[in-house]
Amino acid sequence: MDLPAIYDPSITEEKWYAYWLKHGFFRSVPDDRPKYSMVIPPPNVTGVLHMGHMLNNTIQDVLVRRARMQGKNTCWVPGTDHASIATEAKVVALLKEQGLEKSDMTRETFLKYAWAWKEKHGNIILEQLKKLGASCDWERTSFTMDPDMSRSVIESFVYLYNKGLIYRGIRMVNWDPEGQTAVSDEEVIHREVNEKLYYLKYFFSENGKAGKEYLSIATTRPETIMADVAVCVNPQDERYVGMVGKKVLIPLINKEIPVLADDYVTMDFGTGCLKITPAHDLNDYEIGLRHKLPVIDILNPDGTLNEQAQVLVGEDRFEARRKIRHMLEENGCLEKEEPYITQVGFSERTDAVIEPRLSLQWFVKLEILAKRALAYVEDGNVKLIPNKYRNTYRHWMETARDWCISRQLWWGQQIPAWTLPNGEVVVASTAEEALELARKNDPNLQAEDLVQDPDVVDTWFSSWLWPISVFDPDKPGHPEKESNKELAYYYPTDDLVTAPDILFFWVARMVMAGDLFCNQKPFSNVYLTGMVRDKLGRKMSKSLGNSPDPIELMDQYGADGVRMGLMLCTSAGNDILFDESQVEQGRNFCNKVWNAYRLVRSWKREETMVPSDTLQEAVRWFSQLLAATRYEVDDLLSKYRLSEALMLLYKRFWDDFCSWYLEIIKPFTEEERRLDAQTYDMTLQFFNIQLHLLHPFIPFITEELWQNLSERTSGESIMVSAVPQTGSFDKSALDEFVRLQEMVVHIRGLRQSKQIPRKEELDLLFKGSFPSKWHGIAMRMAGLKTVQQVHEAPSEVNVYTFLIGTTECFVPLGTLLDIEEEKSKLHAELTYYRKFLSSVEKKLANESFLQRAPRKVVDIERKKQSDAKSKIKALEKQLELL
RNA sequence: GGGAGCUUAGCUCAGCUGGUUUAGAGCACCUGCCUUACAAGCAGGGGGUCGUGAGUUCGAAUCUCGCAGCUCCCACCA
Repeated sequence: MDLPAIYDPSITEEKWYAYWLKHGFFRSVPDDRPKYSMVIPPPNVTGVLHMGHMLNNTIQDVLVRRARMQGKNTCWVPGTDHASIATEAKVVALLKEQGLEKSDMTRETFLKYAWAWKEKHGNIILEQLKKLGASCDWERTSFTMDPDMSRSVIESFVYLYNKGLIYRGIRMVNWDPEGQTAVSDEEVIHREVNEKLYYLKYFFSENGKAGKEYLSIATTRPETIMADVAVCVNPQDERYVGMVGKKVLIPLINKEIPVLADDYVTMDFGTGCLKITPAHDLNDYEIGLRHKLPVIDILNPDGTLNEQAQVLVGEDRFEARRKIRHMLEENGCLEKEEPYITQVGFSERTDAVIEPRLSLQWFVKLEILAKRALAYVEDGNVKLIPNKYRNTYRHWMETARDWCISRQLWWGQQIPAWTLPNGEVVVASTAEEALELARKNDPNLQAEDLVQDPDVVDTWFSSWLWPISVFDPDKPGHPEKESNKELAYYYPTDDLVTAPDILFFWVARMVMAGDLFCNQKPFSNVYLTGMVRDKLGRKMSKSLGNSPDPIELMDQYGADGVRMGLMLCTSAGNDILFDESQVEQGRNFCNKVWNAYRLVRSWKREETMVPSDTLQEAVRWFSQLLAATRYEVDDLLSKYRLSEALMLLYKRFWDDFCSWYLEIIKPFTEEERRLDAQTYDMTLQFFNIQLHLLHPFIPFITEELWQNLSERTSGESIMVSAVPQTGSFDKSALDEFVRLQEMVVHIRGLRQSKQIPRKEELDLLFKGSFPSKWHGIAMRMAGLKTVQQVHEAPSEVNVYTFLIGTTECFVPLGTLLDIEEEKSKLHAELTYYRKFLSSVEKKLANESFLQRAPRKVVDIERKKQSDAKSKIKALEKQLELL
C-alpha cells in the first residue's frame, strides 16, 4: 500500500461521513441497551455556523461518540429554533429591501414570506454541522415551529393557564420600540451611558398661573414631563416642609400637578424632588398606584410622542429630548444641566433603548417554579460544570420575577386565547374548543365572534419544552398521561452542552418545564462552555472581522484539525482564546498519526522471526503505559476535563509511542524492514487502541486508519466497535522506565554539547541499579556500544559522569572531555544538592516537625536526606578524580 | 449599588480536601540537525521570588483576612 507523506483530510472526511450516514450509525431507536441521550441547543434558523457553534458542537460530539463506543444506545437530537424576534426582524428587513412593508400585509402573507425564508436558509447551519462530523440522529431533526412542536407549546399554555400558572395583566414591561414588542427582563442588557441630568423648574401654581417660587427637579428624560402626574418628596425632608399638598405647574404645558410625599424618594440624590411619570417608569408607576394617580402615556409603540404629549407630537423620543431642552431653556425652566453616567437598558435582539411601557401581557408565575427548579441544582440532581455557576443560578432563581411571555410579533406560536364580544377571554388549544367553552355562557356565539389574541409566545416558551417535546410532543399539554416509549426511554437526557449566557433563558426554564410536565429533571449534567474570543481576548464579531469562517477553516485544516485545535484549549466555563495556530497544531497531530501509520505499514511481518529481549521489553512497557493512559483518560473524561484527556493522548501518541516505542522497535536497516510477528501484531494493537481513544476527538482520520488496519467488511466502523482490552499496569515499573529515558536524554545531551555524531558509538558504565532488561533499549536509543556495571567509579580522568537517581553513570570520552568545564559543572551540581540537603536537614532538625507531621511525610524527608547525601558523596568523589 | 469568580513561565492553562512540588503541561522561544514515517519533522536547551501585604500552621501556590488589578452576573435612585 502506498500512502502519501502528507495526510489529506479533504479526501477522507466526506467519504466517511457519507459512510456513517449510509449505515445509520447515528440512528437511535429505543431498545434494551443503556441509553445516552442529549439534545442540541437548537441554533437560530437565522444563523450561520460560527466559532461558538463549532466549539459547542465539537464538545457534544466528543461526549456522544464516547458514549457510543462504550456500547450505549446513543441519541443526539438535532434541530433549529425559530427565534421569533431575530427571525422576524430579518424577514422584515429583507422585505423592506424589496420595497415591501410588514404593516401593509396580512399576518398570513407575512408568514408565507417568513416560511419561505426559513425553507431557504433554515437548514444551512445543520448542513454545516455535518462537515464538522456531528453524529446527530438526523432523522430526528426538529424545528421549534414544526406542527407537533407548536401543538406542544399551545397545549402546555392551556394546561398552565388552567392551573393558574399563566395569567394576563397590565404590567410595566420592557418595550422594544424597534421590534415593537415586549421583551422579558432577561432580554434587556444594561449598559453604562453618558447622559445629562437636567434640573427643571416646576413653578408653584397660583390659581393656575406660575408663581415666583419653584421646585427644582432633576431628570434624565425631560421629554416625558408631559406625562408627569405629580411631584414627590421624602416626608422627612426638611427642605420641603409645608410644600406637600401644594400644586406645581409642568413647564411648557402649564398643567397643575400635586406635590406628594413618599418614602421612596431619596433625599441626597438630585434635588430630593422627584417627578412622577407612571406611564414611563416602573418606580413611578408603583408610586402612582400607592397614591392612586392617573397614568398618562405620551409615547407611541414606535417611540414617537403621541397626542397626549401636546407638544412635539410625532417626534422620536430622542429627537424630542433634544428639542424640549431648548424649549425649556427659552422658557426659563431649565435651571442647569450636568453630565451624568447612568445605566440604560438595551434590547438584546435589536439593540434599541428599552422603554418601560404599560401594557396588557401574558405572564408565567415563577415563584413556585423557580423554587423547585433551584432545588434540582442545590441538591446535585442537576450538576452544573463547572460548579461555580451554582451561585449564579441560585441568585437568579431567588430573585426571578414573573416571566412575560407574550410578544407582539407574528412569527411564532400564536397565543391560544380568544376575546369574546363581552370582553371575556377564553383559553383553549383550538378555535373550536374555544368556541365550545364560550358557548357555555352564551350558546348563541359564532366562530367569528371570537377574536384570537394576535400576539405570539416568547421563543423560550417553546424551547423550554425542547428536551421533552422532541421525544413526546403530547406530554407538556398532558403531564398526567403516561409518557410514550421514546420519552420513557430517553428522558431525562444525560448531558446538555451550552453557553452560560443562556443559563437563565433556557437551562433554568428547561428545569422548570421538566419538573412541571415530567416531574423530573431534563438532564443530569450541564456542561457550560466559555465564549470563543480572538487571541487578543476580544469577542468575535462581524464588525471586527476577527471571526474566522469555520467552513474555510475546515477546508484548510480538516474538520479533525479544527476540532482538535478547539478541544486542546477549552476548559469548562472558561472563555477560549482562539488562535489559528492551535488548529495548525491539531492538523499537525493528525499528520503525525498518519505518518506513524505509514511507518508501521512499511514493515514486513515475519512469522518465523523471534522477538529480541529489547523488543519484548518495549512491548511490555508500552502496553502498560497504554493501560495506565486509558485509565487516566477515562478518569479525566468522567470529570469532563476534555482538553486534559486529549492532551494526555496527544503526548502519549507523539512523545511515547512515536518518539520512544516506534524508535525502539524500528528495524535497523533499510533492506531489512522486517519485524517479528509478535511485535508487529502488538504494535498494530497499540495503534488500534489509540485510534479508539482518539476517535471521539478526531473521528475522521481514526476511522480512515482503523478501516485500513485490517480487513473490514462493509458496515463495520470504529465508532461502533468497542475499545480493545488493555491489561494491568504497574506504576513503579513505569516510573522506572522514566529513569531509563532520563539516562538516554542525558547521553543525547552529551552528544550535542560535545558534538559527537550519532554514528560514533559510546560506552556506558554504571554503578548502582539499572535493570539489564533495559540495556538494549538504552543502547538503541542513546547509540551505545556497551553497557556495563562497575563496583567502583573508573579511575581514568577522561570520563564523563552523571547521576540518574542514585545511579552513577560514566561515559569514557577520551580527549573530548574538557576537565575545567566538567569541574565547574560538578561544582554547580554540588552547590545545588548541598543547598537542598541543608533545607531538608533544617526541616528534620525541627522538633515540632518531627512531632506533628505525619510519619509518611517525615520518612519522605529522611529519604530525601539520604539520597542527597549519597549524591553529594558521589559528586565529591568525581571532583576528586578530576 | 449587590453578588460571584479570576490573578501560577512570553501566551493559554493544570496543580482537586496544605507535606515525594526550591512548581508542571502545551504552544512560543533558543541551539543543532534534510538521521531512509513525518521540516505539518528530529534531537537538545533556557525560562516562574505562584498579583501584593499580613495571618493560621512544624510546613502555604494551596486555608483566612486586608489591598491592587481584571472578568462576569444581577439591580427601578430620578
